[in-house]
Amino acid sequence: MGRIKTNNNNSRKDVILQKAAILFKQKGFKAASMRELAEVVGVEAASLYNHIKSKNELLHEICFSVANKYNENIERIESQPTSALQKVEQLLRFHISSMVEDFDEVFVSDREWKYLSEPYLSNFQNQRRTYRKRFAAIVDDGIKKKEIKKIDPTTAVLIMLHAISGIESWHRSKQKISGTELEENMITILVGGLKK
Amino acid sequence: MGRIKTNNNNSRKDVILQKAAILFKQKGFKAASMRELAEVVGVEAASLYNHIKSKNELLHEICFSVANKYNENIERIESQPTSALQKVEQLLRFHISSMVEDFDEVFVSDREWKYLSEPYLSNFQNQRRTYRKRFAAIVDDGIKKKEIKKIDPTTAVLIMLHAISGIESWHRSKQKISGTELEENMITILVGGLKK
DNA sequence: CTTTTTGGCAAACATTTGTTAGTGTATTTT
DNA sequence: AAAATACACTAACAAATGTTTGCCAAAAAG
Repeated sequence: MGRIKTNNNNSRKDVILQKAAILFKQKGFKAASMRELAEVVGVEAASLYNHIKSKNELLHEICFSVANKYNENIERIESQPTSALQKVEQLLRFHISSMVEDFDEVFVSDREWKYLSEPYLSNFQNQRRTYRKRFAAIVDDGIKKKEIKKIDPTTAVLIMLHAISGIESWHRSKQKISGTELEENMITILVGGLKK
Repeated sequence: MGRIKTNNNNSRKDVILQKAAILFKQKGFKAASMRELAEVVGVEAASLYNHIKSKNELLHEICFSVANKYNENIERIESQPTSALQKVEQLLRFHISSMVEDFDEVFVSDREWKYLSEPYLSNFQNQRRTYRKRFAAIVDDGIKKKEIKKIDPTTAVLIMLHAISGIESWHRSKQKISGTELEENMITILVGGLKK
Protein backbone atom coordinates (compact mmCIF):
# COMPACT_ATOMS: atom_id res chain seq x y z
CA MET A 1 0.00 0.00 0.00
CA GLY A 2 1.00 3.60 -0.48
CA ARG A 3 1.62 6.29 2.08
CA ILE A 4 -1.01 7.99 4.16
CA LYS A 5 -2.29 10.95 2.17
CA THR A 6 -2.12 14.25 4.00
CA ASN A 7 -4.37 17.16 3.03
CA ASN A 8 -3.33 20.76 3.59
CA ASN A 9 -1.43 21.26 6.82
CA ASN A 10 -2.56 18.03 8.43
CA SER A 11 0.13 15.67 9.59
CA ARG A 12 -0.30 11.95 9.03
CA LYS A 13 -1.13 11.70 12.71
CA ASP A 14 -3.98 14.16 12.22
CA VAL A 15 -5.38 11.96 9.49
CA ILE A 16 -5.25 8.96 11.80
CA LEU A 17 -6.92 10.91 14.61
CA GLN A 18 -9.72 11.99 12.33
CA LYS A 19 -10.40 8.47 11.09
CA ALA A 20 -10.09 7.14 14.63
CA ALA A 21 -12.81 9.51 15.84
CA ILE A 22 -15.16 8.26 13.15
CA LEU A 23 -14.39 4.63 13.92
CA PHE A 24 -14.60 5.00 17.70
CA LYS A 25 -17.95 6.73 17.27
CA GLN A 26 -19.31 3.95 15.07
CA LYS A 27 -18.10 0.90 16.93
CA GLY A 28 -17.12 2.20 20.37
CA PHE A 29 -13.53 2.47 21.59
CA LYS A 30 -13.20 -1.06 22.90
CA ALA A 31 -14.87 -2.69 19.93
CA ALA A 32 -12.83 -0.78 17.36
CA SER A 33 -9.60 -2.56 16.52
CA MET A 34 -6.33 -1.15 15.30
CA ARG A 35 -6.54 -3.40 12.26
CA GLU A 36 -9.88 -1.87 11.33
CA LEU A 37 -8.49 1.61 11.83
CA ALA A 38 -5.50 0.71 9.66
CA GLU A 39 -7.79 -0.45 6.87
CA VAL A 40 -9.75 2.79 6.95
CA VAL A 41 -6.50 4.76 6.87
CA GLY A 42 -5.28 2.59 4.00
CA VAL A 43 -2.26 1.02 5.64
CA GLU A 44 -1.20 -2.02 7.68
CA ALA A 45 -1.81 -1.96 11.42
CA ALA A 46 1.87 -1.92 12.31
CA SER A 47 2.42 1.20 10.25
CA LEU A 48 0.14 3.23 12.48
CA TYR A 49 2.78 2.96 15.19
CA ASN A 50 5.17 5.09 13.17
CA HIS A 51 2.85 7.98 14.01
CA ILE A 52 1.21 7.21 17.31
CA LYS A 53 2.29 5.67 20.59
CA SER A 54 -0.79 3.60 21.38
CA LYS A 55 -4.50 3.16 20.86
CA ASN A 56 -5.06 4.95 24.14
CA GLU A 57 -3.14 7.97 22.93
CA LEU A 58 -5.69 8.37 20.15
CA LEU A 59 -8.51 8.44 22.66
CA HIS A 60 -6.97 10.94 24.96
CA GLU A 61 -5.94 13.27 22.16
CA ILE A 62 -9.54 13.28 20.98
CA CYS A 63 -11.00 13.80 24.44
CA PHE A 64 -8.69 16.60 25.47
CA SER A 65 -8.97 18.39 22.17
CA VAL A 66 -12.71 18.67 22.79
CA ALA A 67 -12.35 19.51 26.47
CA ASN A 68 -9.97 22.34 25.65
CA LYS A 69 -12.39 23.89 23.21
CA TYR A 70 -15.18 23.87 25.77
CA ASN A 71 -12.96 25.31 28.46
CA GLU A 72 -11.81 28.16 26.27
CA ASN A 73 -15.39 28.90 25.35
CA ILE A 74 -16.78 29.07 28.87
CA GLU A 75 -13.83 31.24 29.88
CA ARG A 76 -14.76 33.71 27.15
CA ILE A 77 -18.45 33.69 28.01
CA GLU A 78 -17.99 34.14 31.75
CA SER A 79 -16.10 37.36 31.20
CA GLN A 80 -18.87 38.98 29.21
CA PRO A 81 -21.19 41.63 30.66
CA THR A 82 -24.41 39.88 29.60
CA SER A 83 -27.26 38.49 31.67
CA ALA A 84 -27.08 34.99 33.12
CA LEU A 85 -29.81 33.73 30.84
CA GLN A 86 -27.97 35.05 27.81
CA LYS A 87 -24.82 33.30 28.97
CA VAL A 88 -26.70 30.05 29.28
CA GLU A 89 -28.05 30.53 25.79
CA GLN A 90 -24.57 31.19 24.44
CA LEU A 91 -23.20 28.10 26.13
CA LEU A 92 -26.01 26.02 24.70
CA ARG A 93 -25.48 27.37 21.22
CA PHE A 94 -21.81 26.54 21.40
CA HIS A 95 -22.56 22.99 22.50
CA ILE A 96 -25.18 22.49 19.84
CA SER A 97 -23.08 23.77 16.97
CA SER A 98 -20.06 21.78 18.14
CA MET A 99 -22.21 18.69 18.20
CA VAL A 100 -23.51 19.43 14.72
CA GLU A 101 -20.18 20.35 13.14
CA ASP A 102 -17.51 18.32 14.94
CA PHE A 103 -19.81 15.43 15.64
CA ASP A 104 -17.30 12.61 15.62
CA GLU A 105 -14.82 13.87 18.15
CA VAL A 106 -17.44 15.47 20.38
CA PHE A 107 -19.41 12.25 20.47
CA VAL A 108 -16.35 10.18 21.29
CA SER A 109 -15.26 12.56 24.00
CA ASP A 110 -18.73 12.40 25.48
CA ARG A 111 -19.34 8.68 25.38
CA GLU A 112 -15.99 6.93 25.41
CA TRP A 113 -13.98 8.94 27.92
CA LYS A 114 -14.33 6.21 30.52
CA TYR A 115 -11.81 4.12 28.59
CA LEU A 116 -9.10 6.73 29.13
CA SER A 117 -6.13 5.38 31.06
CA GLU A 118 -4.62 7.06 34.07
CA PRO A 119 -3.59 9.76 34.65
CA TYR A 120 -5.70 11.09 31.79
CA LEU A 121 -8.88 9.60 33.20
CA SER A 122 -8.68 11.46 36.50
CA ASN A 123 -7.62 14.63 34.77
CA PHE A 124 -10.55 14.47 32.38
CA GLN A 125 -13.04 13.75 35.14
CA ASN A 126 -11.77 16.74 37.07
CA GLN A 127 -12.11 19.04 34.10
CA ARG A 128 -15.59 17.74 33.48
CA ARG A 129 -16.63 18.32 37.08
CA THR A 130 -15.17 21.79 37.08
CA TYR A 131 -16.86 22.69 33.83
CA ARG A 132 -20.25 21.65 35.16
CA LYS A 133 -19.74 23.61 38.33
CA ARG A 134 -18.95 26.74 36.35
CA PHE A 135 -22.02 26.16 34.22
CA ALA A 136 -24.16 25.59 37.31
CA ALA A 137 -22.77 28.76 38.89
CA ILE A 138 -24.09 30.77 35.96
CA VAL A 139 -27.52 29.16 36.35
CA ASP A 140 -27.43 29.84 40.07
CA ASP A 141 -26.58 33.46 39.40
CA GLY A 142 -29.58 33.66 37.09
CA ILE A 143 -31.83 32.28 39.81
CA LYS A 144 -30.58 34.83 42.32
CA LYS A 145 -31.22 37.61 39.82
CA LYS A 146 -34.70 36.15 39.23
CA GLU A 147 -34.08 35.64 35.54
CA ILE A 148 -34.37 31.90 36.00
CA LYS A 149 -36.94 29.69 37.77
CA LYS A 150 -36.14 28.41 41.22
CA ILE A 151 -34.72 25.00 40.39
CA ASP A 152 -31.71 22.89 41.30
CA PRO A 153 -28.90 24.33 39.14
CA THR A 154 -27.03 21.03 38.99
CA THR A 155 -30.09 19.26 37.64
CA ALA A 156 -30.63 22.00 35.10
CA VAL A 157 -27.09 21.63 33.80
CA LEU A 158 -27.41 17.87 33.71
CA ILE A 159 -30.56 18.13 31.63
CA MET A 160 -29.11 20.62 29.20
CA LEU A 161 -25.84 18.82 28.58
CA HIS A 162 -27.48 15.47 28.06
CA ALA A 163 -30.25 16.88 25.93
CA ILE A 164 -27.52 18.14 23.64
CA SER A 165 -25.79 14.81 23.47
CA GLY A 166 -29.07 13.58 22.00
CA ILE A 167 -28.18 15.34 18.77
CA GLU A 168 -26.63 12.00 18.02
CA SER A 169 -30.13 10.78 17.16
CA TRP A 170 -30.62 13.76 14.89
CA HIS A 171 -27.47 12.79 12.98
CA ARG A 172 -28.77 9.28 12.48
CA SER A 173 -32.25 10.40 11.48
CA LYS A 174 -33.19 10.21 7.81
CA GLN A 175 -35.62 13.07 7.31
CA LYS A 176 -33.96 15.63 9.51
CA ILE A 177 -34.61 19.31 9.97
CA SER A 178 -31.70 21.67 9.31
CA GLY A 179 -28.96 22.33 11.83
CA THR A 180 -30.12 25.86 12.50
CA GLU A 181 -33.73 24.76 12.91
CA LEU A 182 -32.58 22.14 15.35
CA GLU A 183 -30.64 24.76 17.28
CA GLU A 184 -33.62 27.11 17.50
CA ASN A 185 -35.95 24.34 18.63
CA MET A 186 -33.57 23.23 21.32
CA ILE A 187 -33.02 26.77 22.56
CA THR A 188 -36.78 27.35 22.67
CA ILE A 189 -37.43 24.30 24.78
CA LEU A 190 -34.43 24.46 27.06
CA VAL A 191 -34.22 28.20 27.64
CA GLY A 192 -38.02 28.32 27.77
CA GLY A 193 -37.90 25.70 30.49
CA LEU A 194 -35.60 27.83 32.60
CA LYS A 195 -37.06 31.29 32.11
CA LYS A 196 -39.19 32.63 34.89
CA MET B 1 -16.50 -22.59 44.88
CA GLY B 2 -20.08 -23.14 45.93
CA ARG B 3 -23.27 -22.80 43.98
CA ILE B 4 -24.83 -19.58 42.86
CA LYS B 5 -27.08 -18.34 45.64
CA THR B 6 -30.64 -17.65 44.62
CA ASN B 7 -32.84 -15.28 46.59
CA ASN B 8 -36.60 -15.67 46.66
CA ASN B 9 -38.06 -16.75 43.36
CA ASN B 10 -35.05 -15.75 41.27
CA SER B 11 -33.48 -18.43 39.14
CA ARG B 12 -29.71 -18.65 38.91
CA LYS B 13 -30.01 -17.11 35.47
CA ASP B 14 -31.77 -14.12 37.01
CA VAL B 15 -28.88 -13.66 39.40
CA ILE B 16 -26.43 -13.72 36.50
CA LEU B 17 -28.53 -11.23 34.55
CA GLN B 18 -28.64 -8.88 37.47
CA LYS B 19 -24.89 -8.98 38.02
CA ALA B 20 -24.32 -8.69 34.28
CA ALA B 21 -26.34 -5.47 34.13
CA ILE B 22 -24.21 -3.97 36.86
CA LEU B 23 -20.98 -5.05 35.20
CA PHE B 24 -22.00 -3.96 31.69
CA LYS B 25 -22.99 -0.59 33.08
CA GLN B 26 -19.66 -0.13 34.85
CA LYS B 27 -17.28 -1.32 32.17
CA GLY B 28 -19.34 -1.34 29.00
CA PHE B 29 -20.49 -4.49 27.22
CA LYS B 30 -17.37 -5.03 25.12
CA ALA B 31 -14.94 -4.29 27.93
CA ALA B 32 -16.69 -6.55 30.43
CA SER B 33 -15.42 -10.11 30.26
CA MET B 34 -17.17 -13.32 31.15
CA ARG B 35 -14.38 -14.10 33.60
CA GLU B 36 -15.07 -10.85 35.43
CA LEU B 37 -18.76 -11.62 35.47
CA ALA B 38 -18.03 -15.09 36.81
CA GLU B 39 -15.97 -13.64 39.62
CA VAL B 40 -18.77 -11.29 40.63
CA VAL B 41 -21.24 -14.16 40.55
CA GLY B 42 -18.82 -16.27 42.59
CA VAL B 43 -18.16 -19.05 40.13
CA GLU B 44 -15.82 -20.07 37.31
CA ALA B 45 -16.46 -18.63 33.84
CA ALA B 46 -17.34 -21.98 32.32
CA SER B 47 -20.06 -22.53 34.90
CA LEU B 48 -22.03 -19.58 33.62
CA TYR B 49 -22.76 -21.57 30.49
CA ASN B 50 -24.88 -24.02 32.44
CA HIS B 51 -27.42 -21.21 32.70
CA ILE B 52 -26.99 -19.01 29.66
CA LYS B 53 -26.30 -19.57 25.98
CA SER B 54 -23.88 -16.71 25.34
CA LYS B 55 -22.68 -13.29 26.43
CA ASN B 56 -24.90 -11.78 23.76
CA GLU B 57 -27.93 -13.48 25.22
CA LEU B 58 -27.35 -11.57 28.45
CA LEU B 59 -27.37 -8.29 26.58
CA HIS B 60 -30.50 -8.93 24.63
CA GLU B 61 -32.40 -10.21 27.63
CA ILE B 62 -31.55 -6.99 29.43
CA CYS B 63 -32.42 -4.74 26.50
CA PHE B 64 -35.75 -6.36 25.69
CA SER B 65 -36.81 -6.55 29.30
CA VAL B 66 -36.51 -2.77 29.45
CA ALA B 67 -38.06 -2.20 26.05
CA ASN B 68 -41.09 -4.28 27.01
CA LYS B 69 -41.70 -2.25 30.14
CA TYR B 70 -41.64 1.00 28.18
CA ASN B 71 -43.94 -0.35 25.51
CA GLU B 72 -46.49 -1.55 28.02
CA ASN B 73 -46.39 1.81 29.73
CA ILE B 74 -46.95 3.95 26.64
CA GLU B 75 -49.76 1.61 25.62
CA ARG B 76 -51.47 2.27 28.93
CA ILE B 77 -50.95 6.01 28.78
CA GLU B 78 -52.15 6.45 25.21
CA SER B 79 -55.52 4.96 26.10
CA GLN B 80 -56.21 7.41 28.88
CA PRO B 81 -58.60 10.36 28.50
CA THR B 82 -56.13 12.98 29.73
CA SER B 83 -54.65 16.01 27.96
CA ALA B 84 -51.57 15.65 25.77
CA LEU B 85 -49.46 17.63 28.19
CA GLN B 86 -50.48 15.36 31.03
CA LYS B 87 -49.60 12.33 28.95
CA VAL B 88 -46.16 13.77 28.29
CA GLU B 89 -45.74 14.38 31.99
CA GLN B 90 -46.75 10.80 32.80
CA LEU B 91 -44.34 9.42 30.25
CA LEU B 92 -41.54 11.53 31.66
CA ARG B 93 -42.30 10.46 35.21
CA PHE B 94 -42.19 6.84 34.18
CA HIS B 95 -38.83 7.30 32.46
CA ILE B 96 -37.39 9.18 35.39
CA SER B 97 -38.48 6.71 38.05
CA SER B 98 -37.31 3.76 35.93
CA MET B 99 -33.94 5.43 35.60
CA VAL B 100 -33.78 6.02 39.33
CA GLU B 101 -34.98 2.59 40.43
CA ASP B 102 -33.84 0.12 37.77
CA PHE B 103 -30.77 2.10 36.90
CA ASP B 104 -28.48 -0.73 35.83
CA GLU B 105 -30.62 -2.41 33.24
CA VAL B 106 -32.11 0.83 31.93
CA PHE B 107 -28.66 2.29 31.49
CA VAL B 108 -27.36 -0.77 29.70
CA SER B 109 -30.37 -0.90 27.43
CA ASP B 110 -29.86 2.77 26.61
CA ARG B 111 -26.13 2.81 26.01
CA GLU B 112 -25.06 -0.65 24.98
CA TRP B 113 -27.81 -1.78 22.64
CA LYS B 114 -25.59 -1.25 19.63
CA TYR B 115 -23.70 -4.40 20.56
CA LEU B 116 -26.81 -6.53 20.11
CA SER B 117 -26.41 -9.17 17.42
CA GLU B 118 -28.86 -9.74 14.63
CA PRO B 119 -31.76 -10.25 14.46
CA TYR B 120 -32.13 -8.64 17.88
CA LEU B 121 -30.38 -5.47 16.79
CA SER B 122 -32.82 -4.68 13.99
CA ASN B 123 -35.75 -5.63 16.15
CA PHE B 124 -34.62 -3.34 18.94
CA GLN B 125 -33.99 -0.44 16.61
CA ASN B 126 -37.47 -0.84 15.16
CA GLN B 127 -39.08 -0.83 18.58
CA ARG B 128 -37.09 2.23 19.52
CA ARG B 129 -38.11 4.08 16.39
CA THR B 130 -41.74 3.16 16.89
CA TYR B 131 -41.69 4.22 20.51
CA ARG B 132 -40.33 7.63 19.64
CA LYS B 133 -42.90 8.10 16.93
CA ARG B 134 -45.69 7.33 19.37
CA PHE B 135 -44.20 9.76 21.84
CA ALA B 136 -43.82 12.43 19.15
CA ALA B 137 -47.43 11.88 18.08
CA ILE B 138 -48.57 12.79 21.56
CA VAL B 139 -46.48 15.96 21.48
CA ASP B 140 -47.84 16.78 18.04
CA ASP B 141 -51.36 16.33 19.31
CA GLY B 142 -50.58 18.75 22.11
CA ILE B 143 -49.34 21.31 19.63
CA LYS B 144 -52.50 21.03 17.55
CA LYS B 145 -54.61 21.50 20.68
CA LYS B 146 -52.46 24.51 21.57
CA GLU B 147 -51.40 23.02 24.87
CA ILE B 148 -47.81 22.90 23.66
CA LYS B 149 -45.54 25.44 21.98
CA LYS B 150 -45.09 25.24 18.23
CA ILE B 151 -41.90 23.21 18.02
CA ASP B 152 -40.58 20.22 16.13
CA PRO B 153 -42.07 17.23 18.00
CA THR B 154 -39.18 14.93 17.07
CA THR B 155 -36.68 17.34 18.53
CA ALA B 156 -38.75 17.70 21.67
CA VAL B 157 -38.80 13.93 22.19
CA LEU B 158 -35.08 13.70 21.51
CA ILE B 159 -34.39 16.33 24.14
CA MET B 160 -36.60 14.74 26.75
CA LEU B 161 -35.35 11.20 26.34
CA HIS B 162 -31.72 12.21 26.41
CA ALA B 163 -32.19 14.61 29.28
CA ILE B 164 -33.46 11.66 31.24
CA SER B 165 -30.51 9.48 30.36
CA GLY B 166 -28.48 12.17 32.10
CA ILE B 167 -29.73 10.84 35.41
CA GLU B 168 -26.64 8.70 35.10
CA SER B 169 -24.67 11.74 36.31
CA TRP B 170 -27.03 12.12 39.22
CA HIS B 171 -26.31 8.54 40.27
CA ARG B 172 -22.59 9.18 40.22
CA SER B 173 -22.87 12.49 42.06
CA LYS B 174 -21.85 12.60 45.71
CA GLN B 175 -24.07 15.23 47.25
CA LYS B 176 -27.24 14.46 45.42
CA ILE B 177 -30.76 15.69 45.90
CA SER B 178 -33.44 13.05 46.52
CA GLY B 179 -35.04 11.05 43.74
CA THR B 180 -38.37 12.82 44.10
CA GLU B 181 -36.73 16.24 44.12
CA LEU B 182 -34.86 15.29 40.98
CA GLU B 183 -38.10 14.20 39.37
CA GLU B 184 -39.87 17.45 40.23
CA ASN B 185 -36.99 19.56 38.96
CA MET B 186 -36.86 17.69 35.69
CA ILE B 187 -40.60 17.94 35.18
CA THR B 188 -40.51 21.66 35.91
CA ILE B 189 -37.83 22.33 33.34
CA LEU B 190 -38.95 19.96 30.62
CA VAL B 191 -42.71 20.40 30.85
CA GLY B 192 -42.17 24.10 31.45
CA GLY B 193 -40.17 24.24 28.24
CA LEU B 194 -43.03 22.75 26.26
CA LYS B 195 -46.01 24.54 27.75
CA LYS B 196 -47.42 27.39 25.78
C1' DC C 1 24.34 12.20 -6.31
C1' DT C 2 24.76 10.60 -1.61
C1' DT C 3 23.24 10.28 2.89
C1' DT C 4 19.76 10.32 6.28
C1' DT C 5 15.30 10.09 7.75
C1' DT C 6 10.66 8.74 7.25
C1' DG C 7 7.27 5.50 6.81
C1' DG C 8 5.76 1.49 4.81
C1' DC C 9 5.56 -3.94 5.25
C1' DA C 10 5.45 -9.06 6.93
C1' DA C 11 5.94 -11.85 10.78
C1' DA C 12 5.66 -12.71 15.23
C1' DC C 13 4.74 -11.91 20.32
C1' DA C 14 2.07 -12.46 24.54
C1' DT C 15 -2.57 -11.71 26.33
C1' DT C 16 -7.18 -11.84 26.50
C1' DT C 17 -11.33 -13.17 24.59
C1' DG C 18 -15.86 -16.25 24.35
C1' DT C 19 -16.87 -20.81 24.45
C1' DT C 20 -16.76 -26.17 24.52
C1' DA C 21 -15.68 -30.86 26.27
C1' DG C 22 -15.26 -33.97 29.70
C1' DT C 23 -15.56 -35.24 34.53
C1' DG C 24 -17.09 -35.50 39.10
C1' DT C 25 -20.16 -34.20 42.89
C1' DA C 26 -24.03 -32.32 45.00
C1' DT C 27 -29.05 -32.03 44.80
C1' DT C 28 -33.51 -33.46 43.39
C1' DT C 29 -36.73 -36.88 41.88
C1' DT C 30 -38.55 -41.45 41.88
C1' DA D 1 -31.89 -45.99 48.65
C1' DA D 2 -31.33 -45.62 43.70
C1' DA D 3 -31.53 -43.02 39.55
C1' DA D 4 -31.55 -38.85 37.24
C1' DT D 5 -30.68 -34.25 36.84
C1' DA D 6 -28.35 -29.91 37.77
C1' DC D 7 -24.34 -27.61 38.13
C1' DA D 8 -19.53 -26.56 39.23
C1' DC D 9 -14.80 -27.59 38.08
C1' DT D 10 -10.26 -28.04 35.15
C1' DA D 11 -8.30 -27.86 30.80
C1' DA D 12 -8.19 -26.52 26.49
C1' DC D 13 -9.56 -24.37 21.96
C1' DA D 14 -9.40 -20.95 18.23
C1' DA D 15 -9.75 -16.34 17.24
C1' DA D 16 -8.79 -11.61 18.02
C1' DT D 17 -6.35 -8.17 20.43
C1' DG D 18 -2.49 -4.28 20.90
C1' DT D 19 2.11 -3.92 20.00
C1' DT D 20 7.29 -4.88 18.77
C1' DT D 21 11.01 -6.18 15.75
C1' DG D 22 13.64 -6.13 11.71
C1' DC D 23 13.91 -5.08 7.06
C1' DC D 24 13.42 -2.42 2.88
C1' DA D 25 12.06 1.40 -0.25
C1' DA D 26 10.75 6.05 -0.95
C1' DA D 27 11.26 10.83 0.21
C1' DA D 28 13.92 14.70 2.15
C1' DA D 29 18.15 16.88 3.30
C1' DG D 30 22.96 17.60 2.50
